[in-house]
Amino acid sequence: MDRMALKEGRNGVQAGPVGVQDIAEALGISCGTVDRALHDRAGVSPATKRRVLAAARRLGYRPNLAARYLSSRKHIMIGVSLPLEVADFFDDVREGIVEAASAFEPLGVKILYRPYKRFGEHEVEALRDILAEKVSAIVVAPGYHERMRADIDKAVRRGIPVVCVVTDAPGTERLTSVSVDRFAHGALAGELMGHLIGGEGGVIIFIGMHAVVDHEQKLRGFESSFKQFCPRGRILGVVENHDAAEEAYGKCRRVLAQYPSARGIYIATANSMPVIRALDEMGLSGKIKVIGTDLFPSMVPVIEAGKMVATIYQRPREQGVTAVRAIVRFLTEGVRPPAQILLDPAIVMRSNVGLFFRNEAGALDSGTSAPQAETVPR
Amino acid sequence: MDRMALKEGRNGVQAGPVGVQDIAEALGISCGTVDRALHDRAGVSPATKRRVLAAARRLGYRPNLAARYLSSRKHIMIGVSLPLEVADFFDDVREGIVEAASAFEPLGVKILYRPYKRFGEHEVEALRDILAEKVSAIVVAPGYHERMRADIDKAVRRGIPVVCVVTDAPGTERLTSVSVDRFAHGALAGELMGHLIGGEGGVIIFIGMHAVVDHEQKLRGFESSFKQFCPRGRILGVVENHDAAEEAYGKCRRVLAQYPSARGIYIATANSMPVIRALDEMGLSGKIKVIGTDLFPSMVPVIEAGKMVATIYQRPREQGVTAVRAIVRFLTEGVRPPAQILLDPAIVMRSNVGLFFRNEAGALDSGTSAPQAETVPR
DNA sequence: TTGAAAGCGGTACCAT
DNA sequence: ATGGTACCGCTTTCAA
Repeated sequence: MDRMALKEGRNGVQAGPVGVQDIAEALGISCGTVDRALHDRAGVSPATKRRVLAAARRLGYRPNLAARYLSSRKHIMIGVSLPLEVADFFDDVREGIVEAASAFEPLGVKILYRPYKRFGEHEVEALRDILAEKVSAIVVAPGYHERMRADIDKAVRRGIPVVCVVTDAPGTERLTSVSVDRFAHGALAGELMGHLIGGEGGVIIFIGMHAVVDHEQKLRGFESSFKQFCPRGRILGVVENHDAAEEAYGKCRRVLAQYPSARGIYIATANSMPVIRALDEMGLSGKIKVIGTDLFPSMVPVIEAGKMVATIYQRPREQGVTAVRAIVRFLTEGVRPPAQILLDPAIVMRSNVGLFFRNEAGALDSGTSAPQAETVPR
Repeated sequence: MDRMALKEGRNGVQAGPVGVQDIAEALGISCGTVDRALHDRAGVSPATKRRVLAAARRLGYRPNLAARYLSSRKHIMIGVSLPLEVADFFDDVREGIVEAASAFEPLGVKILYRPYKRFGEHEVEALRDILAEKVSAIVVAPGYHERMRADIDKAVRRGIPVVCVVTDAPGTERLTSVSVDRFAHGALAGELMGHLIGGEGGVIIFIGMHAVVDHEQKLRGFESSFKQFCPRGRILGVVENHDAAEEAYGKCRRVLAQYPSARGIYIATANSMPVIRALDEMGLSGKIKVIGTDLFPSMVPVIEAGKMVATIYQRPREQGVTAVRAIVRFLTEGVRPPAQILLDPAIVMRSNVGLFFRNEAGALDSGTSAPQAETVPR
């Protein structure tokens, strides 16, 4: 029994997976030609190419990715450019990236890591460094995205897909962006806050700056749900702390002196410790309900002590994982991800903060060889 | 320049990835022998085997997974046995399993699905069905685990790893179990409840039954944190509804009549709608704070209407995904997962319920398109 | 423009 | 117990 006979069922519908050989035999041509036609390589007549593509579709051709990798020996190198600050956050993003990449090791996925100092410092240079290497795709957290726009688009035009994580570069040709739904982030905070202060009272909001679209989105989310869940509540003030510790501390003291009746604080930026310190010193810890953003080691005792009721976690690790998966899927299977991928923010409180911290350690994918945590990240 | 010369750096340390060929050449034997030694196959002298293993370790042998798959043509068939009820929940588990498996398609991972009616009905038979087929691993949600213990252990002794999802089969040889941390589940509910009722008041808890260890764990979690966050609060009663709708409804009405002062209800089982109905009819919706478990379509409007303040979601989809990943990693790389994998429960409220429902639909992995052979961008 | 054939790294089988 | 080799499906090179 020959191969085609094996492949074909009663009425010509193939049973097993269909490969280039099958297409070649069906058309009476060689597999080399089929390969060229399938991949837009030079040296195929338009007519042949059409026939091959039609046959591929008709027979349901599915490339064997293992064979492809084994044969071509082309590694999928993913260039990664993230800021070194805030380290606690971006280290987790990177961990997620590395973890996801290691799962695709059999497909030859590798990571080229080119970090930069912080948002706005050397981020364009880092991206250019990556472009100078031979990478198949890029993951980048663009701080000042207007400055990076040109280079992002240049990469894409060269056929190198770019995925933004944490922040986006709107208006560019990036393949997609992965981030947390920031409206939901703010809305969750507003909803929780409404419950916490029990329907009435004033709250103060700390953001980085109005100009940052992320913070503005969180703000809108907070306002919209706080209004619903706390009909007699009021937003007393929105304080910009520009992510500077001393500024946050000073402004916090000042604004609390100004509004002694405040019952809640929502910190929409990662910069929450100075606010906690100010509250501590003013003897307001635990009295004013604080909702923060993200999760750093220094925040754990604060949450455990009840000085911060909850924090909305942006799941950096999952952002990294998701970005890599989207890239690999696009590169190997041609599946375009949605234009924007929004993860759901997680609510962390005293009862589950331990889970998240254990999770950060490495979990499932460290497996047996490395020190193993008992839990696994989302 | 020969192969070894290429592989070896200045001082004999190999540069590229080391394969069986390299080990064979280093030892002056054939790759067939190396293969046998590495995989505990018959027909290798103990001495040779030791030499091979030592060389493999010394040279840093890393099997090429793509080549292995391509060569052996062994598909990894994962048998899956889940109850059909409660469908909304287990369908999501299955979706996660299928999704994760499809990501490993290039490694030949396939799913054999053998559902059973419900916990306790035909679950042993379904497992035996799977064992009768040639599967490489099994995912099972054991309802009455004592009855399944023997078959689970039999599978494991045959070299077929078994992973439990949602529920566990303690005391068996299963590779690992994937579930949500139920103590954290209850503790989160207790913490939230404490905040919701503002430090004092009585609450009622609905569970399936005390005998189910899951519910007991949630109960303990709730008690421990509720005490802390609501020092003057009291647990008025713990009601077993045996996951029967009418029983839950009737008992709810009765217990509320008994405790008209109740300010909160924690439903630790998936069976929450009857309680909501009872509250509605008694005109207590929105007055009594309700925290539920898991997320079903019928609950969405209830949450949006504020009749249920929050629900603790056990993320069925992620449980499925995690189980498959653990299996594939174990099978292909020999990495043993931790003995127990605990996911963190998610808090779902009005502000993020929409996100979870969108996510359930497919999000990232639905992508833009159907299988498209000719667009594959390399 | 197309065909034929040699690998890629392991596995499995046959011969020794 | 060991060596030799064909083959998995795809890519790539060389010839035609």
